Amino acid sequence: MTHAACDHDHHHDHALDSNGIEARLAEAQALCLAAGERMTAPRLRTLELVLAHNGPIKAYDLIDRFHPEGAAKPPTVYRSLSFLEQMGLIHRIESLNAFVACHDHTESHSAAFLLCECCGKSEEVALNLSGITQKALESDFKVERVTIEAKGRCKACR
Amino acid sequence: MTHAACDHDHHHDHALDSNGIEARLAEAQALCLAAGERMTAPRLRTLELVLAHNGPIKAYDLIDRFHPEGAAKPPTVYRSLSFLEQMGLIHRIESLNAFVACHDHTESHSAAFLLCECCGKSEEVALNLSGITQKALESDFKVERVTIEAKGRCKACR
DNA sequence: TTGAATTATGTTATTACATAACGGGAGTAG
DNA sequence: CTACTCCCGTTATGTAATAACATAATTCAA
Ligand SMILES: [Zn+2]
Ligand SMILES: [Zn+2]
Ligand SMILES: [Zn+2]
Ligand SMILES: [Zn+2]
Repeated sequence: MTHAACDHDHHHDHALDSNGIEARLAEAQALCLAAGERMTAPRLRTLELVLAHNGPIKAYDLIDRFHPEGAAKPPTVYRSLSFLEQMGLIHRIESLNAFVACHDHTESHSAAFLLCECCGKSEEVALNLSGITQKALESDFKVERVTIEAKGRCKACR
Repeated sequence: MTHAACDHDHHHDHALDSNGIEARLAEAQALCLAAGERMTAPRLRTLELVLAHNGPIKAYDLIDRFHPEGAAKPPTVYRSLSFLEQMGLIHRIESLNAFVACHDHTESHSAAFLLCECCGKSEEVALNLSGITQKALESDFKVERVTIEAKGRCKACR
């Protein structure tokens, strides 16, 4: 956590331990198998790094951490990120240029995020989109995807 | 309109004419005066370019168009954009890395946008934020700003 | 009216974010 | 085996945004 617009500590953590990560990776592999998609080594590695990070992580941080000895090439990571996003395993946070693991294991969620500007953590919340879909209806606009991102301060950082 | 994921024309236009732009610029100047802020030449020029463009426009397009004879320096435009955004005269569209003039002349609006992926236009809609604020409340999260952007197809591009 | 403080701009350089293009390798269906 | 598709590694480039510092304009109080 290298954020800090504040002085307090940011150890109010909910990071996955390595067992938790392994479990999530196994789930992801199963999901890909079921979908007829290939969970390749770079994709798996990218997902592992996203899961290991406690909050939204930047593409170039993934690039830096990709290999134990040195950085990956950008396309390697960006391609993996695109794939993982299509598979619903991660989300892109538009207002941060960052990526976060999907923590909504239920079906058909419309990802919305509470983004703490103090500690950098994100919370994914399930939201019904009635407001925006109603407006879209009124405008005869066909919605494909909705981005909802709220910035502020989390409970621990209040 | 250089968008086009489609073949139809995109002349379903609502661009401001030069009188309309002049009027909006005058409003903006009055607003700054009232707020004790300075509407300087680069800020006015930046706003003029945003208003003249029918839809979200990229920062570097503004940079290219800034001077009749040649491009501006990036900080000139980015600083102006920051100012205009703070004044509520424009909005940044996070999912496009672009900027659009604020078309909501009423008070206290929570900007949400319908973004056509076909013709590139945007519609600003007023939205009540009950859904996300309710979720934030449940998480004891203090919301500062909310980004809501829906992508899809507008009526004319269906 | 002068001069210090503040605010805004000009300028150079750099950092951060993302994709195009191409050649090659691994899986797969016939 | 062969053709096909998908994915990967690599080089290079394109695009978006800011750091840092010097200069200029404005404000305001002495
Ligand atoms: Zn926090
Ligand atoms: Zn904090
Ligand atoms: Zn359209
Ligand atoms: Zn169209």
